[in-house]
Amino acid sequence: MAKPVSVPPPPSTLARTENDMIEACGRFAQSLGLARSVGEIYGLLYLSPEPMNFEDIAAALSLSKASVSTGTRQLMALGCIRKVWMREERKDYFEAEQEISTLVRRAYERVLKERLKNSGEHLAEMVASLEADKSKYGDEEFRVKLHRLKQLVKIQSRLRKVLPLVDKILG
Amino acid sequence: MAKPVSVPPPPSTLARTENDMIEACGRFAQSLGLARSVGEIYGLLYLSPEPMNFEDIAAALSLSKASVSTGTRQLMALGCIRKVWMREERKDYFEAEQEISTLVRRAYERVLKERLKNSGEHLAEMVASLEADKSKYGDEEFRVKLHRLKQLVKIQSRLRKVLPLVDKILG
DNA sequence: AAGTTTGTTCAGTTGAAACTGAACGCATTT
DNA sequence: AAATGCGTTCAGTTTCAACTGAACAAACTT
Repeated sequence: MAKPVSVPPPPSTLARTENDMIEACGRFAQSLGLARSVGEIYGLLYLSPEPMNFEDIAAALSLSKASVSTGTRQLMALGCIRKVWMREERKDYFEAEQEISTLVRRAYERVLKERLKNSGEHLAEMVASLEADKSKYGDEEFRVKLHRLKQLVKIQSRLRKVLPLVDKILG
Repeated sequence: MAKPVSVPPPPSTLARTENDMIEACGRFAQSLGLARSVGEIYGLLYLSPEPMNFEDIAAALSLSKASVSTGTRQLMALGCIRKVWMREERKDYFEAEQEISTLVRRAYERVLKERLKNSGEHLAEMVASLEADKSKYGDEEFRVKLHRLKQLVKIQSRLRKVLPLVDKILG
């Protein structure tokens, strides 16, 4: 009768604490535009007193080697984890960067500053193209659009002022 | 010979300025965890000097009525747009809330505060369950995990302090 | 009251990103 | 140099949310 089971959670030999941490980090990663599994790997490593290798990670999160490979690579590129060489061992071991405040600041910079920069550039382009196409718009229409774009520029510069402040407090 | 064309961008009778705005808002919406189309609708309305109805919106963005319906509903719930009643007209017209600074603040509150609250709750849970399962861990292991969770709690409270500050500056 | 016009809801489709298995490459060991 | 152990890469599958078409409901017109 045994129906083919579809393993709802991982085989989960993990304690509640670890599970919560992994889940929370997974969601956080998603909110940063990363894959959930990337966050999960970090969460697992963050609470692990010992460095972990591919097999351990894959087993704990029921991921494939491939996913662990790409996940760890991303995390290394972001400076969130690092490789640890264990004597007499050929496997790669990883441990989490523990200075979380650094990581959080980096994450926020990556996301917010990038976004500010992009939107700044786009705004400039929009104003430019609006003025270039001025003749295609009615007089009133042009005035309205320009005014609205200018509003956005204002907010932009206000946001710019906030950023370094946050930086300071978190640093 | 006419190959079935797959309409790359919308039929786009839109000017460059509008297109840029729509695109930028679409991406911004995604970064807030909303559907891209929701942001696009807002962007379109923000630059429109006149309120627009379903048909106009759907045509301009090449969306279905259904998407426009759900999109406008979400935007209304967020207070980003409002219905406008046009005399002698049965259709619903929409216009963008123009006080953008209010909206940006609201958006940031919705996302960040929610996230802070959740992570705060989870952290508390984690600490609790860790202490409940203390006996299952080795002595050193317990100590390490507890210490690391405490680090997170610290950062949390620092972030909490930043929020009202940002509020002030944007307000 | 039959027929429009307009907006909502819902089941199904689609598309993109994440994940996987399998093949591969590079070391190290025998 | 064959064999084994590890990590990476890639083509194919899975998954999940957004979008759509079509049926529906409500309000208005004839």
